Amino acid sequence: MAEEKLPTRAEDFAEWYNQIVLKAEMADYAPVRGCMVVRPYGWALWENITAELDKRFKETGHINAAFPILIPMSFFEKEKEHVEGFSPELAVVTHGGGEKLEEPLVVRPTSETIIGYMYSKWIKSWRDLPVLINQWGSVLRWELRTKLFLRTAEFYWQEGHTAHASKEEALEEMYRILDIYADVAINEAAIPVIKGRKSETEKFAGAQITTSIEGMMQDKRALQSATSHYFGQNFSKAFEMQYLDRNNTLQYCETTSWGLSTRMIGAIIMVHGDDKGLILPPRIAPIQVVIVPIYKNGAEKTKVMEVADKVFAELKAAGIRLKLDDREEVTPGFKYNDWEMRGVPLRIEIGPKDVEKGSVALARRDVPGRDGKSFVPQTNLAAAVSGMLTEIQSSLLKRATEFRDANIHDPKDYEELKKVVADGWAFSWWCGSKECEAKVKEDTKATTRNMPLDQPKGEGKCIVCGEKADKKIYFARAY
RNA sequence: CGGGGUGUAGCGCAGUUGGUAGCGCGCUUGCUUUGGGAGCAAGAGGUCCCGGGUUCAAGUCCCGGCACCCCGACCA
Repeated sequence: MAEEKLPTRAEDFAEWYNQIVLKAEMADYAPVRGCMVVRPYGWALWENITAELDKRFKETGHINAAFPILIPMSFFEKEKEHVEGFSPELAVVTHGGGEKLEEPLVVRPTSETIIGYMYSKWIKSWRDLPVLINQWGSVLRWELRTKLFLRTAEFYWQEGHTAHASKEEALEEMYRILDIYADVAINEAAIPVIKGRKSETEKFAGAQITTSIEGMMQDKRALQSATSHYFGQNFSKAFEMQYLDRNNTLQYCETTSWGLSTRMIGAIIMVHGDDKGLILPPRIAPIQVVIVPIYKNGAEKTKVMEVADKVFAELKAAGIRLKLDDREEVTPGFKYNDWEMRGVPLRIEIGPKDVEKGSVALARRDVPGRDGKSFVPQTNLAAAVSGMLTEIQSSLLKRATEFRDANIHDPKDYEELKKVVADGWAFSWWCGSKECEAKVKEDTKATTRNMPLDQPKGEGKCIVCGEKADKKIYFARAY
């Protein structure tokens, strides 16, 4: 049950976030530091996200499989950058069945290595390609500083791993998946993300190209919400993923990998939530509508519940995910606050006056107070409710998009860049050098987020060093 | 790993000069309530982080350990 008030976002954004996660019963802290329990309500949201992704993966020819959680330590040493990137955060199993193991086993932090090993056994001919496999599961990274959903030691995700005959095909795959991520983020989660390419310093350990979708949270920090990588032949050479082409010549595969995690839930909370709690986008909300009956005595209760049951049946038949909150032990006012904390997009209130007038009261979660309330007839309610859910979905996306656009700046010089990234993003020309990137990070704590795929035409001067630059990139403080 | 802080009921906390443990919320039961977080009454609930020491007596004082939180360095 939700408790009393949250701190406001303005007072303490980090604490606001923590309390929403706990009070909305999305997740809880596990006894092991850095690990979380995803509670049923949080998991229901995750299931709705995964359903949308899985559908799109399958539509584009992918298939699911499962690879083991334990990986021989030696696999990690086969790809130099990969081991350098991941070794500080590996959890290692050294004992099994009471005996010390010959070779330590790594709890997977990501599965490129074990999947590479398996692919090398399965791929022999150009006819075996492409291999388009996705896995749903969890991984473990020994994080020093954790936060529910945003960075936990263990987290849930999907990781797709594909092998192709040509570079073109692999790159196409990387972008196809990035499009799917952006589609789900924008059209399902109502988060206006930016698709782009990561800098050399920010890319995945072992990748040749990393692309990401980046979203702006309400504290104006950036959140990398999913990544899609092109590996070239880095992993195929390390794991000998080779095939004979049409000319009977041995070739290395071109591979990709891509992932979206439970971090997306953190993004949804931080993009849409308000000072009363969560606001969930209707398309993925576990509960889209809650019905709160109101009555004073037995006689009123009978009449009100009759209407409430009828409304429930009608909306259910229309395919709306809903709940009738018939708890006797709490007042309607408590229920309003409770469901607002949980982010249910639309509330229907039914009381004696509604029974009399043949109406119900609708309260939009995204428009607090009186402005969000309207009274509609009980007839054709399913159509009215569906229409309003659609409207809430688009209004959330619109609001988030306007907020993002209002907080992306185009500073005219380095001094101004330093100012804007303190409370927003900068979108600036960048020469591509690590030194300029590092300088910004040192001066401002802002890192490069990505170079959007839709680049403005022409060229400019690097915001840091003034040298010629042909790409614009986002600078922002990030999670 | 460095700097700071905190460990007392499910949660948040109080506990004076050392004297045998308390408040709020939550929970249970009953009655009255219910259009924006209801009221009254009666209950249940404790390894005071762990170990040692001082003392007639330790939540309180001393020593050692552990855990967690915040700030830094590192990160999806």
